[in-house]
Amino acid sequence: MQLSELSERSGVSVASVKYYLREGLLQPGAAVSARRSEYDEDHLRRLRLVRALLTVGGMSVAQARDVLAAAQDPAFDRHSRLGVAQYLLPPRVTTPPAGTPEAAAWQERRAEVLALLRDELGWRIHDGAPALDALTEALLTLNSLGYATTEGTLRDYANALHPIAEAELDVIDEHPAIDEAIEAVVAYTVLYEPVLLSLRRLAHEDVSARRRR
Amino acid sequence: MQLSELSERSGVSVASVKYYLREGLLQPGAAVSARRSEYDEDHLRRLRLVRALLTVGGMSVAQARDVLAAAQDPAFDRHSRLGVAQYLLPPRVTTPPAGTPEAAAWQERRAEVLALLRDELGWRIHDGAPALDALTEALLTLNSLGYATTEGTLRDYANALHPIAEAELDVIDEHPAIDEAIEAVVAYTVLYEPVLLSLRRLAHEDVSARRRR
DNA sequence: GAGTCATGGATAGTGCGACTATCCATCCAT
DNA sequence: ATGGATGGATAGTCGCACTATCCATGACTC
Repeated sequence: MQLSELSERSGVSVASVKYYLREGLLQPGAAVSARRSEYDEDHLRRLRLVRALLTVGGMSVAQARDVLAAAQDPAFDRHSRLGVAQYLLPPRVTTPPAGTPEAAAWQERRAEVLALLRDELGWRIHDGAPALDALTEALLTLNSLGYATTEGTLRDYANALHPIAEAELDVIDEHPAIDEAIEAVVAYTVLYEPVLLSLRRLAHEDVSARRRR
Repeated sequence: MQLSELSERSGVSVASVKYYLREGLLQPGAAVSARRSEYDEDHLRRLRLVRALLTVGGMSVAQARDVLAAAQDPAFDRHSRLGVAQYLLPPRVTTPPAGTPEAAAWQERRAEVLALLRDELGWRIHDGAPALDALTEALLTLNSLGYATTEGTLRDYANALHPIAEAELDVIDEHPAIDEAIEAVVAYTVLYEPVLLSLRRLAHEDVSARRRR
């Protein structure tokens, strides 16, 4: 198929497809001549994934490029790829510069959280996990606004989420085509986030409705 | 305190504070004279909340304004405010225009999800809940990429999330100052999202590490 | 084999959101 | 009385995600 057909079938304008090609979000088509290339179903799939990451996943073009590149890197095995996706995925957080007084509080809080997850819950997580930074950031922000975040709450969250994560990896592990379609990992990681958040809000609504009587 | 001090204590530039004032994210200070106003601790709190919504919460200035305005509206009681926050909060989703073939599939899927939550799980949720739209959108996107989303998965997610929602409302209900600091609801709803997502990613890492052996 | 037309590639332009900078006519504190 | 900050208005900047225009070429149509 040619560019115009790729554009039509995906619902993305020709100009935008060109833009994604330029930015490296899409593999170039097979050059059939200097001024003509052939695209296949894989390009279409990839294009759809890109759109999903940008819209549903809320990622920037640059983030999407990095993640897709890393997820495709054959140097990573199946499980590392999940890690890679996670390590590159937003939210990226700006840690305070070393030396400042905030940095100390930051490190302290981070260590507390890590200790809770590792020692108390027995989670095997890497020290440099960016999700840990994001978590620290969120907790400190909450605190700075005057809302306490107790250890108990955090533990409850963690315990509630763990079986979900387990189930998700089950699905990924069972996925037959996952070695060819590596993007599946990215898709699952990013695109299930809105599912989770939506359900949480709906649960809020339910609980609120019940209590109201 | 004056503008410069408000700026200093919040770490937000004077120009930005002026911008937020213009955009209605911040209440104007008490005009002590034509060219001088007085700001208090409430302004500082609010400014910090605004920054948190924009950075940690990833909201746009317009969204933050709408949410804060609604959350402050005295026409809403305690529980409605949670609803208000939820109904205004991102992600906002673009439903397909009526009449198109996608719209039919969209409605069908939405009805399925609603039935699952309402009839099977007994959740009391409103038909027009925007989170339901976001959920439908996410599921359809996943499907269009070739990833099946089974009813069972959804049910598992829902069941895992419900106790979390319950616990969150507990905290909010116990909050003594919540009637004065209505923003607490917004803060909890928005700022706990990154906590949830970060923990999910960390749980992924743990599960992945265990399975790797 | 001429004409038409989409293509790949390059480059420039657009629209928007979130600031940021400049001005100016006052005040207020010193 | 006066220099520096202030509120208010207006204009400018910057980054991002496109979008539009051009161009030389090559492929398909007749």
